[in-house]
Amino acid sequence: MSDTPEPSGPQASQEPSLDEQIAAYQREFRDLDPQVEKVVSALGRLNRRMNVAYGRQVADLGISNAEWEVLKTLVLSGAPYRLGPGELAKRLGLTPAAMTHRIDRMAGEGLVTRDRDENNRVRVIVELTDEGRQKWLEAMRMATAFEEELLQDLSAEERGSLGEMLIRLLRRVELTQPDAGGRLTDLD
Amino acid sequence: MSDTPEPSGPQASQEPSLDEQIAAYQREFRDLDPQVEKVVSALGRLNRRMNVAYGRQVADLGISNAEWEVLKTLVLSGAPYRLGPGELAKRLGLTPAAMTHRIDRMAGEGLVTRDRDENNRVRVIVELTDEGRQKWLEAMRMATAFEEELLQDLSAEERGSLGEMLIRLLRRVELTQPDAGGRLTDLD
DNA sequence: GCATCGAACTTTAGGATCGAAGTCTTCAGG
DNA sequence: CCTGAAGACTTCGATCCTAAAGTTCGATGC
Repeated sequence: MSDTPEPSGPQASQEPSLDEQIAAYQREFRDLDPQVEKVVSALGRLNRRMNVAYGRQVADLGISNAEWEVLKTLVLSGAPYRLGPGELAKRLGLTPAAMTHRIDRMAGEGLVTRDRDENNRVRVIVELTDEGRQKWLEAMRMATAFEEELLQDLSAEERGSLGEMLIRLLRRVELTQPDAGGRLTDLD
Repeated sequence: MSDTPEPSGPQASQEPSLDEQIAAYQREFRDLDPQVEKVVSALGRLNRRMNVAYGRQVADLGISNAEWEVLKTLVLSGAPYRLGPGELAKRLGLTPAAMTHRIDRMAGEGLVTRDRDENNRVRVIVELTDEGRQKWLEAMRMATAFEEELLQDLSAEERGSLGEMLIRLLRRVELTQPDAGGRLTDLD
């Protein structure tokens, strides 16, 4: 008795640091470029953390991250803030079925309205309500404050070059991944 | 008939370009720093695209992105590639309940085994099988090839400075967002 | 006009996740 | 020993998403 006191068991503890993680990968996979891996892993982690942060903030407004996405998309479409479910689904990377339900909820909460198009009754028009627009505005204020805080350690020059490099990566990924109607699912 | 031929309806078409998107936000929200927004939006989009790309690649191996996450976590833990469901859940940002089901599936597919700990029968040990390790290796090969391709337009110097800046952002977000046991849900 | 085709949404069935409520095991006392 | 408390999963019920099968309306051809 008392000869398995502890730490050989499956209990480690926390997410490893980025450097630890990269070192571990290198042990398991010889030809790994640590510089590349550093960029990629940092990107993934940063995004996860940011999404958690956004989610917390909009939750204080009583909306979910998913609902905020819809509000953003409608506002981006410009006044009068109207889009069809199909178009919304395409931009958000959801199936039309999921869009139907999400709009149901949001209409129930008064964030959007859902009406048949007068001129083409097979179409539906989703329109932002004033309340929805207000929520978007509040969320936007919180988001920009957070983003400003996030970037506080970077000079204007650094911000510029960071943005420029990210856009170059984005262009490259769009080139090599033609996005065949792509689902935007899952996270890293 | 034929007086509502078309394009005033809610049908626009595709995701706007980054610059269009930022311009639209500025119209709707005056005090927006375009430079900050550019960095943040590019980050979000880049990540979405990358996750779609990863998902496609591992799908060719017959596994889901979710399963690949588990494989990665087990490999990262080092030989003998064992972790408990609770620890896995914590590292992956899932609830223990979701972990139970995910392990079920993966055990059924032969990617992992699930056994009771001999020394402490309340614990469960999830261990990577050879097949699971093989899958991880193949996924890793595809992933690194993709990542190398993604970064091909950046010089070694640029890669370094990009990684360094991202890590600075990561540190900042970890400071301001203490990650209270955080769910890592949702995407942007 | 009327039947067919296609477009745009909705409904249905199944999978995955979360939060909360068990269940089983171990450990500390009495 | 037996009881109570805590830990580690698992089960349960509700939610949200996907894929596939409807529905409904509009456009075309005859």
